[in-house]
Amino acid sequence: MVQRITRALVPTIKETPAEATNASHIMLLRAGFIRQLGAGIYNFLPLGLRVLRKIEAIVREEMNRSGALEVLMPALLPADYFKETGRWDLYGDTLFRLKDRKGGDYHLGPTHEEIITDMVRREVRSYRQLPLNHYQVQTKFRDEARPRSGILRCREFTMKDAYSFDVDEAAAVKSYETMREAYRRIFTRAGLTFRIVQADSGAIGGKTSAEFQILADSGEDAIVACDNCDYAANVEAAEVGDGPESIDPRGTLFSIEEVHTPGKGGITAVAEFLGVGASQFIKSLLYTTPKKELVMVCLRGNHEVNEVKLAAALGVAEVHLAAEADVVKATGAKVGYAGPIGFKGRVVIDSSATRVSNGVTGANKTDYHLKGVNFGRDFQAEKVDVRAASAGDRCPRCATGHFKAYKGIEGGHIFILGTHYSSKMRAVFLDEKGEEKPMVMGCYGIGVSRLVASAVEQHSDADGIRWPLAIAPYHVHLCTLGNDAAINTAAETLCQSLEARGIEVLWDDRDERPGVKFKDADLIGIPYRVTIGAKTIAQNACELKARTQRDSKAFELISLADAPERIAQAVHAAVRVEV
RNA sequence: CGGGGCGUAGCGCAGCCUGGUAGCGCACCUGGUUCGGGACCAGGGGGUCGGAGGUUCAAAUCCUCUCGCCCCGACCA
Repeated sequence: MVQRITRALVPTIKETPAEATNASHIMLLRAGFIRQLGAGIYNFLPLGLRVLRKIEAIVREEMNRSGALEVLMPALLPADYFKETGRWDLYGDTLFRLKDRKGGDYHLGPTHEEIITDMVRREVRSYRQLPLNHYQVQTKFRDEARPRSGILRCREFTMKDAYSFDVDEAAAVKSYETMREAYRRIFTRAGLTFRIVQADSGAIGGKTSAEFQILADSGEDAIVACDNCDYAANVEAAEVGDGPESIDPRGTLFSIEEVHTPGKGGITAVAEFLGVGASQFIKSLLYTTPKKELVMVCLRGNHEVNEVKLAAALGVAEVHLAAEADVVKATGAKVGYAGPIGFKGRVVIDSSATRVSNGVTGANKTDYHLKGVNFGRDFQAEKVDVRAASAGDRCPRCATGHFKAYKGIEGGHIFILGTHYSSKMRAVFLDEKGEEKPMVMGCYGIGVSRLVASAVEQHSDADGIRWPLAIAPYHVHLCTLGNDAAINTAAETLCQSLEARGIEVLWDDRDERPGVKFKDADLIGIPYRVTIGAKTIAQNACELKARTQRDSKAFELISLADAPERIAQAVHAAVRVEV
């Protein structure tokens, strides 16, 4: 299939659009793949759509291979189903809501757990009908508080969502593992560098979930990965191994001593004032829960709280740092002097802070701290794991590794949901013994349109995009230089031969100067560029150059007779990805 | 939702402070010269200055309201 560029809307632009700040957004706009229609709403132009379709094709192939079967659910949804599970209220402003002419409540689908659960519960009665795994590739709508970064975070986007239904937890784990493998193949085939990381399941869903994080400095998610074993996690969910200071046995325990620390509210200031390290501090932070309970959280002075882990440890949906007035009221001191000793209320302590010996804490008295404080002897608290993981922390899984920090774009997320939706919606079946049981569900998402941008984040240089062959809009970018009849004839013949070999060609047949064509070819980023000009036609030849090759002179001169076979060979070799 | 910024030709911007009938570069059209890494010369077309209201003899410019977009943060199963 050959596409002449003069017959397609491929509006490349030289200048960087003002609104774009990250690489993928800039490149996709400049190369004419997408155009913005509104905040978080984009047109996909011909080249952009071809990339999207290529990724969809890989997704479908691998989902089908895994045994999942495609369905299609509506984007326009009656509110009943979300009302049934409570998400009509829980989803809040992120849900695009609308009314029909009769005043009935509707919304645009942000995700489809309820809808597929309804589809399945209507039809499935017996364990003999399970397991099931169905997926769709569909447009999703979420009224994001702040859409940003081009098509990385949109209000309307393409998502592949799959849902599995199993008879029990063990079977659900199998489905989950199958999806994990399918995802690994999808991301690998799409040419993406990624890590599978342990993730937070959020308020809804079970305990098991993993994110497929595409590594990119522009990513919004912070992840840590062990430099020795394969443990990796979103920092929101990362467990933390004990650091060296935590395994030191306690030495002599001193008695508590109150010290005057006038005007020294922060850890850094007090540490300097007392001449001790921040890790000797047991810092105390006050958090409020949705039920307005005030909880004191103690951890080492050099550690930070992971609020997601804290909320999970406290068994609440979310936590917020307490307001200054509440701190003053609860501790009787200005902010900066809170401590567990004498505090009346719930106190939790991060396990690494329990082994601080002769630590420093606030005295719950303005301008005073306590020295020689020891957990267990001087105060009690519930032990929890709430500290935020960071680079350099010891890996919780292996004995020797340490964390390295990365940034990632969440390209996929797989969950074992358990019976959360099936219980609420009575999606039940009869097992072998005739007992009624809720189905055990899993759900699996891939941000298909987000992968388009993610690929550009990973594959571009100063000149433009460098598409992995498997998802490139075309395999070959043909540049004819000059409007000579012999050149055009040779180009047409070559195009036909390539087409016969299954090679997709974008032919830049514009009447433009060579420089313009080469610049645009680099910008658009098709993996192979073939050039036919006066110089090459004189030798009955053309040039073949890979986009990954920076040196503009680094091309291969091939006779026109050999060209189709040689080019096809290069393309077919590159498209084969080991998975 | 809090903070900041920006809306002037298709794109990137100047003009606004200090009101006087809108300009530059790129792109586009015509002719010519060019032609292997974003050419040059000459001529030309295109703008209700985001919208509404107000002040004024006069508003892109000053005032009020409003809509949109971007960035930081909060948020984002």
